[in-house]
Amino acid sequence: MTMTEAQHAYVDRVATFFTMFGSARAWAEILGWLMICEPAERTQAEIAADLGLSAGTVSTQLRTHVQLGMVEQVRVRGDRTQRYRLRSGAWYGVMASELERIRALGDLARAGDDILPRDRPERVTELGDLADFFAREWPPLMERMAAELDPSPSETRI
Amino acid sequence: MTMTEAQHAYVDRVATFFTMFGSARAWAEILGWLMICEPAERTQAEIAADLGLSAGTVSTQLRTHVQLGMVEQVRVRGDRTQRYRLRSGAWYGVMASELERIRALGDLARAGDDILPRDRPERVTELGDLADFFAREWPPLMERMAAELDPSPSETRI
DNA sequence: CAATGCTTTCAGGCATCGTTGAAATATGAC
DNA sequence: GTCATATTTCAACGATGCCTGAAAGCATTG
Repeated sequence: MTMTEAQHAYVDRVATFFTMFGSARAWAEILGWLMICEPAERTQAEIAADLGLSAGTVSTQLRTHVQLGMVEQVRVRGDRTQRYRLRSGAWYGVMASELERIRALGDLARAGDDILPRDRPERVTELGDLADFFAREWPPLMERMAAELDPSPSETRI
Repeated sequence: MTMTEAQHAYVDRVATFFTMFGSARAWAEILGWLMICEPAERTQAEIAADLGLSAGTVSTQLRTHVQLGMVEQVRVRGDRTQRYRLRSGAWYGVMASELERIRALGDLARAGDDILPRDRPERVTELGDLADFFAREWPPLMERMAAELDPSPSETRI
């Protein structure tokens, strides 16, 4: 499958967006392409050819996508080559994993308990209270989100 | 004011944390130090001396803190020198500004409407639905947060 | 088991960004 | 107005990280 002009433009838009937040260009292009390519499953070699990236770059950046849980390896029936695709619920997973970062922020705030400044201690405690608040609110929020977005997050078949 | 061992350890912990997410070391150290220094208001020269950073670095990184809304310039009564301090509600502001990023994600998803893949279009639409969900949930969440964390986010005086 | 194609690894080149030190500018004190 | 001090700007150095191209490693096919 060869890329249309509109598809190229979209990949570029996604790539530009995530690059602004510090992602590697190739990482972001692969993400954008895996969002819209057809079929959804692709080999590394195809991705490299489609986007004009070297095989090494695709290998490296695709691995980080897999580690982050955005992309999964699949085997297409009849074909034994390794293929990759955007995970169903990929975006959902990103939001769900926010809870870990919230907790880490709470730990960071509590680590300052020993040296709380007398002058405006809320500089530290505010962060802790904030983390506690989100740690409480996040799980029910995620449940509402799951209920609303996809009543049955079923496994996609090929 | 000279830094104690414990204070130094805390600044380092904060700096290590934010550096992991790609922040510049000096940026993160300044943030950590402004969280716990006493008094809370400090000049650039003091920060540079306290942390062992060059004046230029402090100037640059402090500006980004100000632009991000984490730090504000203040004038202490009696003293005419420029001082900086962590803004009251700084952490709150970070969370509140998330709404903009959520909206940007929604725009990104909608930009893909023209080229929705027939095969598994949810790769794109899921992101849009997610953004819509958060765009709806975020404002009331922020209100609850404001109510719970600080009933009166009054301006801090010197 | 040979051949082919795909993937991984890695050294080197390139670009970007953070930091410094010094010079220029601005600000406040006298 | 002049001096002293604080801040900003900027060129240059250094470090970090991305990307490539090539070589090595796997795996599937005939």
